Amino acid sequence: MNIYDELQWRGLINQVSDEDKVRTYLSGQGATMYCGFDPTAESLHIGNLVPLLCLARMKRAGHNPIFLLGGATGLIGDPSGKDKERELSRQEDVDARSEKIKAQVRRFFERNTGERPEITNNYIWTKDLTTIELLRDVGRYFTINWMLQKESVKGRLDREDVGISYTEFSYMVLQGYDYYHLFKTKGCRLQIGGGDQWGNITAGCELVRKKCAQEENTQEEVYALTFPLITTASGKKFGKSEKGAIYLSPDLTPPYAFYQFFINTDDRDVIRFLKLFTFLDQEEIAALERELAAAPHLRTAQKRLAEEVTRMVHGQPELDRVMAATEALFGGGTIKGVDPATLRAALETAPHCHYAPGTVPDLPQILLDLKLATSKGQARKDIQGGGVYINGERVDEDQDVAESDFMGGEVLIIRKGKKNYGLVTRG
RNA sequence: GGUGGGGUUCCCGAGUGGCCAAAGGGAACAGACUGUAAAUCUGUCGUCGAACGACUUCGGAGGUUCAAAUCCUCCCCCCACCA
Repeated sequence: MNIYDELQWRGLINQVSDEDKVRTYLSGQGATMYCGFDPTAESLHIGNLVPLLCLARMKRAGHNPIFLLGGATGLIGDPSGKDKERELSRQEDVDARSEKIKAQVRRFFERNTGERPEITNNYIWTKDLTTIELLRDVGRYFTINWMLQKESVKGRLDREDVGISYTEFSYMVLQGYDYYHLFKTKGCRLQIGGGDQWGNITAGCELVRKKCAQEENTQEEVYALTFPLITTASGKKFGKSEKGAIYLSPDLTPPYAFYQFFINTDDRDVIRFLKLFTFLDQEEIAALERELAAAPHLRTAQKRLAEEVTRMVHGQPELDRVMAATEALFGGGTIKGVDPATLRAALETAPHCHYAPGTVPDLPQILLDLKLATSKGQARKDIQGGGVYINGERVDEDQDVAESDFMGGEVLIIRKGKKNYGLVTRG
């Protein structure tokens, strides 16, 4: 199956500049394509999983994917999909984030393709570009009229309360130049990206075409392909949970929380997500779909989705730990029956606090220390509402932590709501 | 630079001197029902406090007043049109 057709089946194709030509481009092997990632945070998040995974799919299909870190564009700020001007990041922050993301991308790619990824950074070729060069050699191929038509710009112009700075307005020029650069140096003819990147990507396509035609008198064509915006059935933006964005870095989102995020996928979304976020083939996904229809309460599809994605991002050993934790906490039976060491291991990534003997505070304070509540008042209300459990048993109002609640004299499990756990140790 | 319109609690957004910790919606959290799902219903949703209550908040700094998110002064920021 042509990788293009596979992408189509998975629902990964939103817009393509030229379907037939892209299919042809991808039909053999050794085609080159790239996707950019701006270092706006210390870590990529699950919204980046689609392009990340797509580049891995390309590698598996025998192509040459390139990861482009936006060391330069990250300093400018992409207006796409943003309804407000954003704060400019400091250079050293962007550099530091770029390094972290680079390491993250490498681990992900090696784990899922067995090969080293090709990673570059647009700062390399952008930093020495002079103003005059930028304006004369790049800027002149963009007309303002055309730029104003772009969704990312129009959205800002139409609004009454915000504008767009020249800085962000120029973003597409830089991104366009990246494409030109990668085309000239790597022969890259396909750029992929999120649905909001269509304008930026096509800006690059235009630039390549015009620049080659005018300066070298050659006719060159490069392509654009975007993924759909991932939506959820409930209409929420995908990738945000109660706790905020779900990051790929275990430091920002514990693997347990990561796994749980996928476990909680809505029935209506799970099959679509299996296609988008895993390497499972048509047959396997069809089987899971049948199981979902026959026995939705078993949530086989959700479990498989969570397993696959967690393994891809965090690796098998981490997945084993996380599944053990899930089994201990949700697998029926009482928590008291599980031995303290297992619990401790299971809740390794859950919030945790430790008190010296005799210094154990009252329950609301513990909830606050565990960050399971935002204030003592809120903690108290949660307790009153019957939402807090010690070792699996609901806490009554005014009840406090007793000596005997510490299993083995040292471990105590607190739960708020159905699935928020915290671990308290003593000694 | 000129003219006009704005900046309210996580977000949107009401509020033009006391009845305002501030309507309404969204998000979020908890409970019920369930399948660690969805939908629905209920409660909570500035901080502290068991509670009467106390304290802090409406771009910033001053001021008027018994009393200010609301009035005045200066400053900062955003938007539109004009130059």
